[in-house]
Amino acid sequence: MLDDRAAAHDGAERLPAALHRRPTMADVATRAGVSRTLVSLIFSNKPGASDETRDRVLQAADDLGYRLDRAARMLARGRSRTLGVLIDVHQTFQADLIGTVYAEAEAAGYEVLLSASAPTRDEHKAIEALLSHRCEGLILLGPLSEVAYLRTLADRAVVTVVGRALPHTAVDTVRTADAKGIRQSVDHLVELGHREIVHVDGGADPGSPERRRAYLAAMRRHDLSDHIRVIPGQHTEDAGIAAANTLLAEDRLPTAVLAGNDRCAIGLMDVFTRAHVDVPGDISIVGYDDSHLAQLSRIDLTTVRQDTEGLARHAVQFAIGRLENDDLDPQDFVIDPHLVVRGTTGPARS
Amino acid sequence: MLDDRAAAHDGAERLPAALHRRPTMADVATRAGVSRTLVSLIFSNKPGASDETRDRVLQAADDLGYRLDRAARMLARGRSRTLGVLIDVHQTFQADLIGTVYAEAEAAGYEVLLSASAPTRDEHKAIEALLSHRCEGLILLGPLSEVAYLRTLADRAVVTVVGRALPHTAVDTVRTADAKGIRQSVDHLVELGHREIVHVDGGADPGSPERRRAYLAAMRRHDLSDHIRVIPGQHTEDAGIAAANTLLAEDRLPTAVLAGNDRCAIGLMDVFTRAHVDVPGDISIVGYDDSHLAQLSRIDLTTVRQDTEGLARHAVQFAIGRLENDDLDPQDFVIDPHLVVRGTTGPARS
DNA sequence: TTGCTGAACTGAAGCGCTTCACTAACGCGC
DNA sequence: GCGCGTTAGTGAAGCGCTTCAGTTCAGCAA
Repeated sequence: MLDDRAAAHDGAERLPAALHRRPTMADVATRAGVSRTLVSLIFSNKPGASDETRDRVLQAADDLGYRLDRAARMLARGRSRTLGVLIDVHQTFQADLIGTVYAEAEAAGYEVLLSASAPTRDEHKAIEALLSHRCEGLILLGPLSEVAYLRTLADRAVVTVVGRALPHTAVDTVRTADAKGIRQSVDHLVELGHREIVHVDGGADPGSPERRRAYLAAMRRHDLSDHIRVIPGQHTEDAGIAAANTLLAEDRLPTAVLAGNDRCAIGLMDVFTRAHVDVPGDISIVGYDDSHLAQLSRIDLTTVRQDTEGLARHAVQFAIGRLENDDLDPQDFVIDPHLVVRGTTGPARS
Repeated sequence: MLDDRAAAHDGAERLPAALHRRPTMADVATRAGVSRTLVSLIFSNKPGASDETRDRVLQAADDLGYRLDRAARMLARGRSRTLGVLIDVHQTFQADLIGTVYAEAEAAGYEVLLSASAPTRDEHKAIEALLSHRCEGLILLGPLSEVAYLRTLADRAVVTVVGRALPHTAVDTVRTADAKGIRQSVDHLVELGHREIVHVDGGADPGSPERRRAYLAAMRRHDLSDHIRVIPGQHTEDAGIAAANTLLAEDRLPTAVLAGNDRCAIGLMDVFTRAHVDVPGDISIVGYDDSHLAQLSRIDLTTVRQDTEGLARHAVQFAIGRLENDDLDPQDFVIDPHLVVRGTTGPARS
């Protein structure tokens, strides 16, 4: 009978790949000469099988190319132990988080499902897909949806939002103390003698309102209310370019610009460099995120580093924590950022 | 005697979100006064229910906040109608593809599952996860795995690889005619009078070997064998920076550089610009990918545009095609790229 | 001997869905 | 009246797994 199986395997499994009945636990059990139950135990790493049997079963599974069927497991368990992650694949900052999310979830025995929002696929749809896959926890990276909608999600899953504050909701939030990051930046610039510090903001992008408020507060704290100036922008290179062009068209440049994020800062720098405005000689620039580009030796951007690993780790831990312990209260966890001084800031020109 | 917590609870779905039994088809059926079977039919958009009943059932589902359980459906159907996509979230080029993948798959009635590879999570693992979720089709974006492994995958699912040629395997491949793109670039530079054209290659990154070969061939075709020079690199900004520094350290610059991709080109440009080497006055630069950054008005990079939409669309269509029609032969589909001439190329300096 | 324990293992129910085989009711041609 | 086709609907089996509630048996104390 081994022969039968082997022959069927060999002959039939060539081309029409997908439609072949894949081996099930029952097949493994038969081959190993044990019950399905025992195979199940073994694949769940539970006690109750002798080492010898365990090896035999694993060997049989391997021979057959057996793979556990998550759908069936999920159904049978009633629990999916799955975290769904909403991500905007074009935001490199979010991409930085997901490596840690995977690692952390796996360590806790949870699966991770990714769902991307994109121009052709709105956030709503991406989130519904996760729910449909029975994700018990939702980790939403920089979600743009209305608060009301996010609130309703909390009825269907444990929700953790990264990078956005959501007061008065049943969701956990994990974010950077943007206010502190901005304050550090302003302090740094002021120490270097800057007074005319312009902020190019990020419009409605995640984190932007907080950063804008922090800029206003920090300027006031330094008695620089008269020099406050916010240029409306976005978290994109284009916004930085537009802002730089606006500034260049004027009589006199400010001595420093606080960009909404690194991408915006890079747009600014590009325009200035090409216009032979020296950075930081003529103008200092500070970014936000410490993205990969900022670290490049020739860009060498002074920027605010968010603790991506910490954000991701805590997001996962909060989600799992609330799944395993129902009566935890939702938290708003704030991680301090850290100003990374590089080459784009220097003494104010006199 | 009700405290706050109990009060919150009695709104039924407040705090202990995840553990609530979610409504099933049976609940919907009961509420609508029909059989489970009929509800199932309705949710699959199959005929057999009167419009009136259909409305009533949908209303009941809505009232209960019912959501279909994909795991159960998958199990029952035996087919998942799901495509698994392997993506490296840090490659923006891949991110560009996934919007189209979602749209195209959805139009054909397929689900999409994303699995990311990351420094902490190797490709292998990412692919196994997809298989475990019973993906029938695997769309691998720029996979780095060994051919032998990819070959074995073809036994377990319909495999489509994007951006890499895999001759003699049962997998579909969809890729850009890199040779053509490079040839166009070289032709363009030669027309502008360039002869000393250096290529900074992409090492083992996807597409790189083809591009390197194409560069060699194109140079020979123009009788420029003597000027052939390949600087080993990668598809990163750092590689461009390193290459630029190498060149600057020499007596005499070439008149043009063909970068392995846009990121590399941007690294090159950054160094040159800061060294007051004028682009394109002193040196012309060509990239590859037409990434977002290339299009920025101030970067304005001459580059080769890959048809991301076409790549993604065909990848999905091949996968689905082979799923629905078992005896289709695997294809190697090659899409022509398109040189986008922008501001970083000009006449060779004399 | 009996009774008990723990380790190793099994049988069967059931997770939420789809689908096959079937029924009831109705209209229609003759 | 009959047969027949259609539409609207139902019941039950079963997808691959987990898990509850056992069963079997070796070892051991009394």
